[in-house]
Amino acid sequence: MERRIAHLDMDAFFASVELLKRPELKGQPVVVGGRRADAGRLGDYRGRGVVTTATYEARAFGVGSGMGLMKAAALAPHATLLPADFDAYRRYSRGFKDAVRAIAPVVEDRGIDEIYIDLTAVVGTSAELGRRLREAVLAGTGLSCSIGIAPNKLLAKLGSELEKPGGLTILGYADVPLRIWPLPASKINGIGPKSTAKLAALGIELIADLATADPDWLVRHFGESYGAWLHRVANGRDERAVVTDSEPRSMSRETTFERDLHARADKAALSAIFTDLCTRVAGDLARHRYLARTVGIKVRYDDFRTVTRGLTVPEPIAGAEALRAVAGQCLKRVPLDRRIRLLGVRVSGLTPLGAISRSRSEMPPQDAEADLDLALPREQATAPTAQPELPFAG
DNA sequence: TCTGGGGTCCTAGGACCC
DNA sequence: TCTGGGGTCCTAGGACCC
Repeated sequence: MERRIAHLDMDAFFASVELLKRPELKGQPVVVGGRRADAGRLGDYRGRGVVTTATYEARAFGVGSGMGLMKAAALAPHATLLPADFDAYRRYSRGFKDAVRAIAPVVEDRGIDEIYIDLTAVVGTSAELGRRLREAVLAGTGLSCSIGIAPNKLLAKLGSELEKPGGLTILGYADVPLRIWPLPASKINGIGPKSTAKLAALGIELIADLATADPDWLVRHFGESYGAWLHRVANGRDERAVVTDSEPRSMSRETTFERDLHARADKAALSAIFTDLCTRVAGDLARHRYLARTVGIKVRYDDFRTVTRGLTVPEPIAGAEALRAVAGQCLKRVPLDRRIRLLGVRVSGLTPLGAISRSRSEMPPQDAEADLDLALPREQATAPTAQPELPFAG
């Protein structure tokens, strides 16, 4: 039986939430991004932040997501800059997802502002269901969204973008040549900047060019897996299921400094930031009740080159000091001779805490954390407890 | 006007094991 | 001596997405 999948995408989500709090800004160019202290006229902004979201009025000036705020300020100096308020966005995110689940329970989370919904088993025409979903989201949150409904996720996602904002687009396989093929290849989820450039160099701009290209030729240029995939998706084919629950693979915290720091000259500041990142990751692990076996760090230099180092320990850990000990080992393996603009700490190889506790006769979670620290190799477990050795020794 | 922060998945080489 | 053939785990980097 043919499936019926919806993709629902909130319109300018962060900015729209801000407008609910500040209705007097409605109809004006508003940009969300930067830190709290940066709020005000976009033209007055100084710093390294990027645009998180822009209202459609701001987009009219060429401002878009991911753009540096300094560049956005040059394009739309009179726009209003608001800092991101993630607590509010998470509340509204839960709100619109709850509203959808009341109508159709099979929902796949794709981040804070979009979802896939499997409507195959839900009664009603696609047009009716689309309108009901849109109205439920509006009633539940006061926010507008765009919806695409199609036989698979690929076409649903492409559809939801076709009539933004506030759109409802229903696509079947028969619509692919007329409505999908004229789009740029980069509209397909999974064809990013690198692949777009490579395709363009080969004379392929549109999805139609991809769909009619020789599959073997695509495989020669892009490899067995990606080449075959390009041909499949260009023809609207996609069998991925709507996945309602999945375990996290990694957790990370990173920060870009207001100015580039040097391992020697700014040793104390870097060390404090490093400890803070480890503490925050440990907090995330504790909050979500996970342990990690692999700890990694990320360093971005002033020239934007980025290196990562990772280390896997025999037994899972979760405490801030244990994380810092392993992350410190990683840090010793990266060159620290030039200025750094970003530092990050990451954990992966995650195990739910419950799985461990159960196998260890009723151990309460607080004790589990302390106990598992001892599972580290001895030098790592004992060294940092008193006065942590600073890895920024230069 | 240089480029945030949080993720996922893939690739490829080397170690190591049978 | 002229080169097995898997399989898994670990590490580093990169593409991509929201």
